[in-house]
Amino acid sequence: MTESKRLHNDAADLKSLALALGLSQSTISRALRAHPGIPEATRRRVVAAADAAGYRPNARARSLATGRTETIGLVFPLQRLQLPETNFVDVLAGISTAVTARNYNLLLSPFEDDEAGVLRKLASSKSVDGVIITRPLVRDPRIALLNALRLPFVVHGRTEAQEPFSFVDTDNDNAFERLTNLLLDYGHRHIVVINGLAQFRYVAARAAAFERAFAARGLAAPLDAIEFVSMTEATGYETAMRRLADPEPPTAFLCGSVFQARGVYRALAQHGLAVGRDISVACHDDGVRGCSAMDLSPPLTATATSIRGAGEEIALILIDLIERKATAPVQKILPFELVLRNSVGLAKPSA
Amino acid sequence: MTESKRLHNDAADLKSLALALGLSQSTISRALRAHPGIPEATRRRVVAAADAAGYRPNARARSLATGRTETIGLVFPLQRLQLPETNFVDVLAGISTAVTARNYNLLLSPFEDDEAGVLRKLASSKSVDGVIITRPLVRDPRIALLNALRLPFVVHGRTEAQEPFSFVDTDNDNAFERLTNLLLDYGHRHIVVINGLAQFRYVAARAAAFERAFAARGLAAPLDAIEFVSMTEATGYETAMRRLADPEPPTAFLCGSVFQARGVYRALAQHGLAVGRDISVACHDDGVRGCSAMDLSPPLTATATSIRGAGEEIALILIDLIERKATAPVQKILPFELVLRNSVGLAKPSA
DNA sequence: CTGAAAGCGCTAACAT
DNA sequence: ATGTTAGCGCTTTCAG
Repeated sequence: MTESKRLHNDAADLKSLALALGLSQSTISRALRAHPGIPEATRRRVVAAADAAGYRPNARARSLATGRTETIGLVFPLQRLQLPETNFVDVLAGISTAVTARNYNLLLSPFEDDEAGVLRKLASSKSVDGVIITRPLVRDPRIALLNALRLPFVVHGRTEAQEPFSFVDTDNDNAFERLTNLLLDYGHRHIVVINGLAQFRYVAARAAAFERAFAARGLAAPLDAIEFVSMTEATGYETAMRRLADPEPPTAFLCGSVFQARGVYRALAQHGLAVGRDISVACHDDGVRGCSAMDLSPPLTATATSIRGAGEEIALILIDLIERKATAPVQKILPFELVLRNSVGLAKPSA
Repeated sequence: MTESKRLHNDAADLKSLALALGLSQSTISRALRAHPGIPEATRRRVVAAADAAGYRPNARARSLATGRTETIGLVFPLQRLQLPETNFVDVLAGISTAVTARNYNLLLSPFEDDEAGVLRKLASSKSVDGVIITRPLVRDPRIALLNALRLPFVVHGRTEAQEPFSFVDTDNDNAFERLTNLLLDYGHRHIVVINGLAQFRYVAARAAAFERAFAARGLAAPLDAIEFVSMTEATGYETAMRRLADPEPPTAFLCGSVFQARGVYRALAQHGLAVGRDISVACHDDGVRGCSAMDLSPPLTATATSIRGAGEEIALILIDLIERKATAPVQKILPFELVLRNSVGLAKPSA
């Protein structure tokens, strides 16, 4: 009977529990949330009855009363789920882990073009306690919007904003400086950087880091060193093929992602060039599932970070912000590790 | 002022609108939802005021009143987001597309081990109007549970259940029969099937289809023809290596997924066997992003379906069920297309 | 320690 | 055509 009642989902609400136990709704409510001032005995009695009835608070009613939903939103372009080469799923995996651990819900909010509209809607319909946004532009209008909406948020990545905001980002700047220095140490001067699309902040940061490394040695980075292209195997391949046809081809490639590096490897193979001996390749590796720098042959020297870990951090910080465990904006830059493998060798003397 | 009010999210609720317009809350509410009986003139006036104020109904309050959330849940093992080789993301992409089109929300509900608990919670906390579950077992207890909970649901995949339920599935049975027939037509008799794990219905169905194809010609499928292993490149490789070491190795491999087929290709390359000439390979291709039968070399003969399309269908059906546009359970089996490429050739006469 | 009552913001009968 | 009223199921003062 109890079982069938639970399964049939029949109004296991506070009112019926109160009736059955001869207590008031508020006592039940307090007992269930272990409020101070409820004697252990009644608390136990109430919890037992609630369990037996399969009671769970109605999330909507509770959140109407409390003003919180215990749900965070992830706002992203629908397209990011459709591309074969994306690190989005890894971020999502991290977020899911954190959300599960903290007992929050995750609302997926894909958009086709009107992201601001989605954000406004999430804020005013009060469906979430906070949101995660990704891939910030160099100057990103979403920051101001979200601050104005007073909706807690965390950005995956940094941006140049006047106002304060929380973010988690990989240490792209230093990673690229480190990679550039490595190549410089090996005697490379004619390096081609296969970077991402210029509108993103991290891409600009990487470009700057590259030039900084040269400047620090009193060198000037070669003109046209940096290619601003998308992060796919295909573009990596095409770009490498194009630059290998230069009158004076580079002695090293520095890639923004393992996807691009794969394409570069393919181009080099096609030119009969041995990676590490004839030409060097290094890249940044976000730890995307199934696309590791380690698995290329030869294994690829890379700065390694965990994009999934980043996703986890992002969600944890957002939840802290929501619960006011964090009060000021949290800005976290995740470390990387330089992993030396066999894809980098001494620069051959140029012809 | 209006703008700042909107941005600051200040109580743009029905009450304040009613006050400002000198109308009652219910009139505003009706006008906004274009109820019959509201004159066009007032409707326009109300809508204009609401727009100006940036009003959106509070989703929680609305759903508490209506009993619906316009949200569907996707319940899945957290792990499925972590594996490199998974078709889950493609299903998710399809679901996201449908949900966006129908103006629903998508609640992601990963679980670590207690799926039934998550389902119970979603049902009794009333956070979603319905759920999608995936990867049914041969006999799956979730069906009975969800029916008892009276929570609308759609399964991705079929199962043997007494009671009615809605599902969307690929036509695995006929796809595998077709593939088997193709190999038989080419004279293959000693075929090894690299199937999935036996607990899943579709795996059992594929095994049955394979044997049916043999039986239809008065042949008996070879003993030990079917390998029940996981769907990864690594297992494809290992299984192929093992079977190639048989005293009498197979003349063809039939794989359950492109992932496995990739592994098989690698094993064959290692044995110096030319696919299509020395040995044949065919597989089923779900249209997973970045893992297409078309992109292997030689391109792989396969039965092709769109797993993303399946995701889309699933969500659309669930929403129809919720909105009672569909009343009886909907059971949809998606077609496949046999795509002939160059990985299948005539069987070599056995030694 | 416990209960009564108000209220979260909306919808939907039920008036008028 | 519009307003009044009563919930939806919970939390939270405020009394006792």
